[in-house]
Amino acid sequence: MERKQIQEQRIRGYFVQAAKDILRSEGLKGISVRNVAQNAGYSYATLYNYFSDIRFLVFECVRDFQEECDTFIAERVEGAAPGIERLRAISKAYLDYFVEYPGIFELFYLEKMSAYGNSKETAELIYSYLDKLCENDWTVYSVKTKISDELIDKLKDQLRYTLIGLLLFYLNRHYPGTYEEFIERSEKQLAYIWD
Amino acid sequence: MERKQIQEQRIRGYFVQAAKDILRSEGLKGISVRNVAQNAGYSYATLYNYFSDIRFLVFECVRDFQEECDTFIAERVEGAAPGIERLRAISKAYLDYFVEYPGIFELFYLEKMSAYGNSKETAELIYSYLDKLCENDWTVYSVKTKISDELIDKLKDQLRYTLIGLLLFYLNRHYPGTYEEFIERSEKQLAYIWD
DNA sequence: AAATATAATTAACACTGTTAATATTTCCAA
DNA sequence: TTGGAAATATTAACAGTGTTAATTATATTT
Repeated sequence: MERKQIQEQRIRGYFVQAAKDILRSEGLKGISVRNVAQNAGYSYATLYNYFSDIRFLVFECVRDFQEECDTFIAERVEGAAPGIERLRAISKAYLDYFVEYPGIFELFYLEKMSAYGNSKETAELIYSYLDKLCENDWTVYSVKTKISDELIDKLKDQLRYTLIGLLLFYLNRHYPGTYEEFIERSEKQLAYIWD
Repeated sequence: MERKQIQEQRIRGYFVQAAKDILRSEGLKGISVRNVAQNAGYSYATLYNYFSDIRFLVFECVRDFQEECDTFIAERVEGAAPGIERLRAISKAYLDYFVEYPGIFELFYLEKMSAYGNSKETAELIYSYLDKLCENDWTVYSVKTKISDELIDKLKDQLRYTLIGLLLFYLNRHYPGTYEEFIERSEKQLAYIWD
């Protein structure tokens, strides 16, 4: 790799890091070209030397945030038995992650994507993320219960929509109004899916 | 009612109508103070004589759009037998409405609410809207199947999250990529819920 | 008709994303 | 090492945004 490319990657990295920090702490409303560039240590127009537009930059953060979420979840499901027990724990941790970082939830699911770049690839990454998190445990569950692959696919989708629906109403519509009720509702709904 | 109030309501109505027209045709990206006011026939700053902010105005449109959606759905489910058959038809029509008006979907579920006004009330209106649409048919279904009220509540939530999840991914993440696949997926998921 | 109150509009401002023009830095050949 | 070309970073500029204050126009009251 040439020095030029090292430098380019380095500077892109400053911008990505700045964007991620803002997204984590303030969500998308904190994102502006000037704010990100200021935090990256460059003039705002420099951003366009490296990214097609501001939206492209924020969606570049998705992969990193998925890795962070992996870590977050791994710490919380440690010790859970593979299969149903671990699926429950992953689901709970997934909810916790987005409740803690609502700005990232917004990025993953709500914000319009850039007209540039690999939107299709990013969309698929986002769509299938939960499946990847739970991949092994679905397999264990499937083998144990002897449920058909077709039905497992449906359960996967039901889990996805349920978790995202719960988060969407809680984070975006403050419904239910309290965290306690949110947790209670999520537990009931998840119990319905498995049981 | 005094003449002054009649006039106030009339002018508010112009703004609401303008906002609704823009939302229907262009979605939230077409909404700006200047664009709405232009279409209402007033200067942009006049809007603040009647509404706390632009966001308050667009959320004032929710009730009207729910009534429009009622009409849209009623036309499409005519003739369906009360109960499961009608629940299926309502679900399908609900998806169709938002596919036709993605801007309204965004307003209902994605856009941040105003700091002013009855956000809580609007949130509840949005949350419970699907339940209202299906109220009679859930009752018929419950009586026919003898399913407990508790389980019916869970089914209601499952239906809500599934429909919104399907729409969210399709409209916001273009996943699946084709309308045909979207329909196929929705039919499979809905079949899973009822069957 | 004049004074007062109210409503509508214009001016202004701080902010936004993006692009063009300019300045600075880096690279390369002599 | 130096000078010129190329690349990169920055500043200037622009059109647009939401909101508020100042001004103007209209309606109401005396």
